[in-house]
Amino acid sequence: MQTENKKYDLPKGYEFDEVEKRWYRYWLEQKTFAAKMEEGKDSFSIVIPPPNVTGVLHIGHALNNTLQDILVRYHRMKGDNTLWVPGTDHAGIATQNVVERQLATENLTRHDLGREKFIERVWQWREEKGGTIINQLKRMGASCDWDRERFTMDEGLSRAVREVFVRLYNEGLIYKGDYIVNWCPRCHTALADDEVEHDPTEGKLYHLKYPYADGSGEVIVATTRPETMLGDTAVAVHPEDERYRGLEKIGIRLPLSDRIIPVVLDHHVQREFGTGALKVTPAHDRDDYEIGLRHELARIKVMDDHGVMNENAGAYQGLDRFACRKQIVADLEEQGFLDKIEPYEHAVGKCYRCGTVVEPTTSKQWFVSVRPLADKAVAAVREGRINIYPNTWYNTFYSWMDNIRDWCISRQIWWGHRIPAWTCKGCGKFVVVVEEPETCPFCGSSELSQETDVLDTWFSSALWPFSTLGWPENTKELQTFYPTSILITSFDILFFWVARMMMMGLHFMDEVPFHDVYLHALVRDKHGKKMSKSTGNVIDPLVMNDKYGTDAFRFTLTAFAAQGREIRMDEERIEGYRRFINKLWNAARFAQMHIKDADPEITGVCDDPSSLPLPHRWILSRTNRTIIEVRAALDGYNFNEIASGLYQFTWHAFCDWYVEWIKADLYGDDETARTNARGVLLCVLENILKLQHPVTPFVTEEIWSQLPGERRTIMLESFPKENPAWQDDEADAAMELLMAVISGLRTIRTEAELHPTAKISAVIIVPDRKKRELLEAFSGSICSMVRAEKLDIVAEAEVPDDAGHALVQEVELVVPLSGLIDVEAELAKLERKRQKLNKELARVQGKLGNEKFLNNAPEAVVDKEREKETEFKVRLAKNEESMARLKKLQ
RNA sequence: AGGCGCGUAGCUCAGUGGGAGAGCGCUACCUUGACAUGGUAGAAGUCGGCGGUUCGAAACCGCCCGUGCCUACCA
Repeated sequence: MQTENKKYDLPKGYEFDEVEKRWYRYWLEQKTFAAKMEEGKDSFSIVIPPPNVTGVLHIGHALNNTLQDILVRYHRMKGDNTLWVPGTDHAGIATQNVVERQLATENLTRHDLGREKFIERVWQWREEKGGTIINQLKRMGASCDWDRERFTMDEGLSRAVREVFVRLYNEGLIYKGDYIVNWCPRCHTALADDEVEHDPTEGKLYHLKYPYADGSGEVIVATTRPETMLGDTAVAVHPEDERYRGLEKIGIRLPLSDRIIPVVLDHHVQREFGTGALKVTPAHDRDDYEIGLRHELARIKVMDDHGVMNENAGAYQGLDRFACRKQIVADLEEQGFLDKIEPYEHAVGKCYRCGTVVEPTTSKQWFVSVRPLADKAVAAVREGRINIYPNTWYNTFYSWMDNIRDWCISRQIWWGHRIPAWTCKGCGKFVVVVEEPETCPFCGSSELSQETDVLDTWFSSALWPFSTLGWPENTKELQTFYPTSILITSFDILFFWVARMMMMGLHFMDEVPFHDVYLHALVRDKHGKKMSKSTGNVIDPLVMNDKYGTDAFRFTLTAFAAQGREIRMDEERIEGYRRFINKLWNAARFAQMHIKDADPEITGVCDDPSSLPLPHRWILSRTNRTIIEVRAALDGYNFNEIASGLYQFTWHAFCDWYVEWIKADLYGDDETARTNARGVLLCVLENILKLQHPVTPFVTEEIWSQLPGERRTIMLESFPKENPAWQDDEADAAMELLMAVISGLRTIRTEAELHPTAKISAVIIVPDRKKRELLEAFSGSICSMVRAEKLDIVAEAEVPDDAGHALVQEVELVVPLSGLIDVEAELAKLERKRQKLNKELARVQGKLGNEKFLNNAPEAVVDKEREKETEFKVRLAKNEESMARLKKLQ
């Protein structure tokens, strides 16, 4: 064993754990991820979708960042000025919640600390815990330029946020106004739509009688929230609803109130629902708000911020909204205005933090007028200045952008960018400036109070592509790397984030923020279910890294990343690719055994392969094709094709055929043959490593470093380029024949149930002279690969009855097997083949007998069908001969 | 309710107009000097169903069935 081990410098199995740690440390120390800004080079840049600073790496991050890392490593090797900007998002509400929960364990609330102290506390939390996800990204092998790590709340980005806010305000694109928002009466904040959870809830539908103003009749309206009737300012019906024709001229007398409210005609009303009449409460319902705008209706708020009825509720003032509901229903019933109450299951919006029923209500909020900004974004996409991959998302994008509403950017929390607007107590005007003013520029008063709201987290992330590069300064980074090349993100934030980056980038940089958008799929479990902690089907990327190695996991993610909408992650696949990594490792181990020293004579072997023996020319030709394929897949973001191209080539072409084929040369005595084999072996392996480095950085780097010669990191090697000198169609065809012959003979062996080591003799009947010469030239290789002790290659021969027989590419393979043939089984198989061939022949002949086919199909297709017809006929004839021979043995 | 997907080998998935593919699993044989995390060979599919377009459909169109997601959850 001692001497055995000396032959190899590499361990038998790939030990990823130690390798990954060692190389990542090395890369960081050598700053190999640092962006260069050299004159005259192409630029490639990506800004990371900043994960929440509270985040923990999940499989979506793993996918997202693996794809980015692949492109970044690829372009870096191509020699581009390459930058990948990392960073995290301050994630307003999420982070505030985390710290509030921490405070809760000390029996404190943020109000106990006060705003300033609380924010200090958040920063402290960020210092201690905020680096978690960054370290996890490093574990994935991400080659971000870590010295450029940014945080959406850091000094530079905060400056950019204020600058943008002030400019938009001065341009009239930011305003403060009333708006209907999702209000949480407990948290006292407006909630974004995605912060509201909708649960199906058992409720009641109240049918109320609303009398006509002239007493001539009544209309019945239905509601789940009767207390809002106090704020009703209209009843709406469909304009074409015959039942209510003319009612708009009469009006309604609102029960429990003396108010006369109008009847408005609006297409929004569904005639089929209930009675087709809708009470309109513009201050407390989103749709009613819209109707109110259309018909210029008054908005009467009947509740305060706590969900308690206010002065507009008259006698009900001071009641909680739910208590008020009971009272109102009782009063309506008593006064005869209640028609009926039905049980009703409907979805009720609840605060995602505390579960309190959300109250739609109007409140003063800050808004961005997005229409002009959105138009620019849509134009950029329509004109192809931004491309979206996969292209199925264009329609969704356009329909979202067409229906876009003004963007509510204020949030009633403490953690975030505080709105840079001050109200002057002297003159009452707004002062909106980048730096805190000492006096009011309008009246000189020094009594200024800043807005207490902070900005929506998405506001700062919308600026990410240029704020991280130093904007508003015109930095070299901005000049070199903006617009960024591609944004890779999950499709669920196309609207929240991607579209807003387009708007902001186009507005402030007058240029798109990125040329391409790649929206990757959502990772689900293998049954298509969303991964969630409660379901228990979560695949933790860090666990996968530990279990199978980061490279295997990355390769799996890449192989799954077709341009679709969902990925069903199956852990077994990761195991499969772990074996692939190990296969590569062992191929390298084999190569290394034979190429211990970098003797100069092997290094130039591949420069001009035209005089090399066939197998070398073939593998170099295949290498060239793989380079072309992998590059095309990289350039077209077809990540799964990168993986499958590498897998097929490395395992099935390189390991299965080439390495096996050249063993005779490597173990033989012919010095020239050895040198050629060693040279090509090393050259192809080097190309594999470089091609695969972007996907599996660790194992490729480790093998690379173990290869002979002085080697710098593989990251500094140039990515393989198409090499026309390697392309060799003749070699491809010749090897295909050889491989088909070998496989055919092996099949005969197996089917005769010969022992794998048993020697055979074989006859190959080749009418074609060129093919015959080729086979003769490689008869030695054929013999060793099929374990034949005798091989006759002839132009024609009688096939003995008692022989295994096959036909490949017009070459007959004959293996005499006296007494070893299972005649019945063989006949049955031939019969199955015959039927299949007959079926295919019939189909082909059907086509060729069809005038329309001959007239309409392209010539090449017709020719191909003719070739098939001939081929099938020959094979059928041979099939019949075989059967005839076998029948003699019966 | 609308919108968007998906349905291809036992499983997980590629494949967008011209002879059904991969990985895993399965079967048989094999410790041959890179690797048993391996090798060789093999079995296995009415490409969800029904219609249509086409000379030709797994692919394009329509309907149906099954399944998943996203909006709005509508008084």
